[in-house]
Amino acid sequence: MDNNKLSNILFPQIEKTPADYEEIFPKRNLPPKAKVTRLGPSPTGFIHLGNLYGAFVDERLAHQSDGIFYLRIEDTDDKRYVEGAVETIISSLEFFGITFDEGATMDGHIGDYGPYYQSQRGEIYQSYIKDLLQKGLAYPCFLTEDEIGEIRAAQESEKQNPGIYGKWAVGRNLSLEEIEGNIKAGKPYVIRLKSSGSSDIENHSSFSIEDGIRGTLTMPENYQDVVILKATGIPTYHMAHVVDDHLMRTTHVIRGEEWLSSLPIHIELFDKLGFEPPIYCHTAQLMKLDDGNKRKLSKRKDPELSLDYYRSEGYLPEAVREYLLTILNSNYEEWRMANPNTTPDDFLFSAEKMSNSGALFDLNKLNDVSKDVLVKIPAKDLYIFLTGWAREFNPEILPLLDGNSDYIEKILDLGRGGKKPRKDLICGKQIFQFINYFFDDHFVIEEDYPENVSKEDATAILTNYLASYDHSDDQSQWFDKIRTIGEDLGYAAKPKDFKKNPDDFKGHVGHVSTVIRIALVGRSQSPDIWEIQQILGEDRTRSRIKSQI
RNA sequence: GGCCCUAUGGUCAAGCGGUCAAGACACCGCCCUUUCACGGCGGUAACCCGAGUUCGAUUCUCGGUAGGGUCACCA
Repeated sequence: MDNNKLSNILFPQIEKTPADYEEIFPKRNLPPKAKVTRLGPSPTGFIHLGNLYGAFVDERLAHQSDGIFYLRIEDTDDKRYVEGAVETIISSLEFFGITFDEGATMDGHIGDYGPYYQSQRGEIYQSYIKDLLQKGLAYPCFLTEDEIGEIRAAQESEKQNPGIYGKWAVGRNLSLEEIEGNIKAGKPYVIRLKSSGSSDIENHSSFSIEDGIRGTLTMPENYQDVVILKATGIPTYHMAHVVDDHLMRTTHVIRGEEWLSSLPIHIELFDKLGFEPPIYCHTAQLMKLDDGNKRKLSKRKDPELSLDYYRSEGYLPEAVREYLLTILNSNYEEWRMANPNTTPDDFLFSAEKMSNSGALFDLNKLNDVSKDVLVKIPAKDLYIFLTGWAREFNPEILPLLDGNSDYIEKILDLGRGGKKPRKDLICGKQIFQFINYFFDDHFVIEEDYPENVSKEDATAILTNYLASYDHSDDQSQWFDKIRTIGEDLGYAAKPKDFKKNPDDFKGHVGHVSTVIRIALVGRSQSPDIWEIQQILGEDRTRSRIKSQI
């Protein structure tokens, strides 16, 4: 077989050689330890928590080492490209503080290693494939879908592994004349890698590779003649990945563990092409508990997988980032406790510290982390965030916020002043529910009075409270009155007294306050009542008590 | 089914041959307190199973088991 002739028949138009591309895309001029990472989403328009999770790793690894983080759009699929998908990807990630140094942008791309859309790199791939053909490391294959189906059926009945390899790889034996004939006849074909791995399943060899997260991995070598160029002339992911990450000089490839099983293919491709493989970091899949079983987060069933979920719930991007960091690196929380006031960027992130078993997504933990994050954010900034969030996701409450900054900021700051600030606030949706009693239209009584307070007592408490109410009382004068009201009705003035002699009292001052609290805010838990009344104003305070009587 | 990855409390997760097996979230209790919180202190709760190596295994090896992934002209 004259490989040269074959390659020219198949790719007459390709003139540039791999050597040319080596010159066009020289090694990057970066500090010795700089890492070059990339995010390679396919433009389906759906970007999820897993993407963000991976993107964080990419971003941290690159920027921590003065390296480069770039965006490459992997659109080799003939599936429909969703309009606006690239914009969605970029803006979603930007919202969470992830920015690219290079690659695809809203309106094209920037950087010297492009183009960054795989669909625009056809000639480059074909040049490498032509080279492989010349070296006898690849071949055209004219097998039809049906023929492949037959092969598979035969393999199944023989209990052989499926695929095109060994004696099944009939395309390997075609003569130049047969190939030319097929092409003249207009038969579609793909290009397959001529794998040198042993197809003898009993004793084919393995190789070891160091994974950046998992350590030493032992895998069987590839023996499949995988497709590297589809009939459409577009390369498969495998080929595109290897050529691009080499040419774009990627040093670290961060991807999900679902890629682990195609690693042998990639390693063989790197080898055949004469490239140095990058360091692979295979991340664990994000999981969810479902009916007692762990399972992969799914697009359909789990709204929390979508990045939009966090945006529409009104989580602050900082909070999500903080949460992701805690599940990404086990030592982050510890570091955070020691460094509460610095930026998370100061944390030294390491791939080795990543867990290699699937982390379960924990909304509880997110909320807890979020509380800690929000407590540090000034009311002014929270207000700005909240209005922005409402404008986009909850326009019906926007009128309550807009132009009302003084009022809202006072509310948000309730109990946050002292040394031990309250941690009430989690996300936009929750914040609004938490403070909605400040708006008459949203104020409802949600809870009943404590069990040990009779209906008559409740009415008496509120009646006396209203009668003695003086809006200008300071906090201690105000509370003394509540104590007196309670004592008159048989409630202990101090919870301790009640605990010591529970039989001597109907309850304690806490129960009395709860009645007032429910009348004022509709529930048993809220910030300090006195402060709430000061914000609510005298008229509303009185009328709410009155209407409860 | 073949191959690969994984396996410590309800969840996340330290550990890397000898520990009373960290810590965080959740839960429970107590304390603080002028109510609700915050905070502080404490508690319940774990090494998947079986062999082997070893004086000694959560840790190493091998088998099971379970969960996950993957077996495309999708990425």
